[in-house]
Amino acid sequence: MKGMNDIFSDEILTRHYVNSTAANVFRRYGFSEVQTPILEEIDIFIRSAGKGSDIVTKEMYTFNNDDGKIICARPEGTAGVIRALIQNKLISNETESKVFYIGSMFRKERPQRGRFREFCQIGAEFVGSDTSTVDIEFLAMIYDWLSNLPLKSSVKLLINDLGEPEERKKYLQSFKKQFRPVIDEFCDFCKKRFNKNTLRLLDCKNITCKRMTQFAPNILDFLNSKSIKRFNEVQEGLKNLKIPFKVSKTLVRGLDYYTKTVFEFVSESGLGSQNAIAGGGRYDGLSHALGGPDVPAIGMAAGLERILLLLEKEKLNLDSNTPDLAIIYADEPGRKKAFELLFKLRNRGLYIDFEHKIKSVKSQMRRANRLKTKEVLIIGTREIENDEVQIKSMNSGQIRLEKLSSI
RNA sequence: GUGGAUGUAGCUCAGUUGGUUAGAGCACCAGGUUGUGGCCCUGGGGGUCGAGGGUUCAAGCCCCUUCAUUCACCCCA
Repeated sequence: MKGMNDIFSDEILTRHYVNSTAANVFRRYGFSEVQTPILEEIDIFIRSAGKGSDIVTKEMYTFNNDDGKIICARPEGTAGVIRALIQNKLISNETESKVFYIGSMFRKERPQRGRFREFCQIGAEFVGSDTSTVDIEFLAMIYDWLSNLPLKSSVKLLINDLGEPEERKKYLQSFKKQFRPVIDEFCDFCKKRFNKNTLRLLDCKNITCKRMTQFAPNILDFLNSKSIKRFNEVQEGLKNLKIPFKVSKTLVRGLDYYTKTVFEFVSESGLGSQNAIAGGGRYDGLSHALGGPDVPAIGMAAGLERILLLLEKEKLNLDSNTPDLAIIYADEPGRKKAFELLFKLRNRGLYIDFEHKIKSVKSQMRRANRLKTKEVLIIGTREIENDEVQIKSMNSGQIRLEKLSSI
């Protein structure tokens, strides 16, 4: 299927590696893993990502359920996780919930580099507090994780503050007021999204649009003193931890639920235009919007395949599964005995390889070499009669003898 | 949804202005004396040239259609 991939051994190893790196780091910060269904009622995404968002309007795989409800394959992780926390009564103002998840998401888009219809997100959610230290620790955690990966191409952290809903509303009004009279000068895309996805004009790649929006009002000017103080605290905290970052006033996120701190970790090379490897932000209103208690939260999601693309160039030296021993037969009696030995030795927990087709010793040796087998055991009539088998190290070529009866 | 590129062996690709049995490298298989890998040598298998139609005496090459992949826009992880 378009944009959906079959994944085999080598890539699986790398995926496990990246996933476990994330899990290990997240656990050190007190996060525990959560798994939620791939299918959800469409409603939670309409209420979270936003009715007008591209994800909801044209990118979801939807189905009619028997009970008349519309369900869909989750296009992102946060909404489902928050829904699960609410339903299981794990969210309250008194406690905090820290969870991470790893799993497939689905969006019906045209595939391109770093973008697939089924893709894996590694995400984390910190629910229950909105002090600035939460944001700092959360960003530090992601930075910690990414730093643990051998990503040569530098990954940069961009942050911005979208303010509280009222502040954002005022900002939007001012923005629209300024550009509505001259909207005809923008590109066609910008004209279209001016009303429903206004802030997107800020990161349009069109040169004319860019020239126009450089005179746009700054969101930071619309924050009240409390919000500004908070944003400054976050920046100070990052500086103290020596985490490099850049404030990007054009950083706007595509999902409606974000408030206050938003961020993106972008790669400067190796990925085409899909250069965000992790993104997220604070979503203080989401729990309430989904019918739960009004509790603030911050979350992030990283694109596993995008990280994999960056890792492609690196030599990872992951332990691949190579046989401890191959049992090689020299003739028919040897083959019978070899097949017996196969199970005996496997029961000791070893990975044993065996050629089922009738092949020459030379051919079996070649196979052992190809599979990077550590040792081979050679058995034929001679060995059975003398009660002595050859065990050859494929690395050194040395052969030692062992009693067949003692194996 | 829009635009561009590409589809020839398992993989990476050649294939001259349309002209006989479509090639290479790697991989794979078998040999190189008697039951022993890697290097080397020799030989071998494997392709309805993405699919369907058309032009032509003749199509891998030209035209149309379609599918797939890919890159970019859009959007986002």
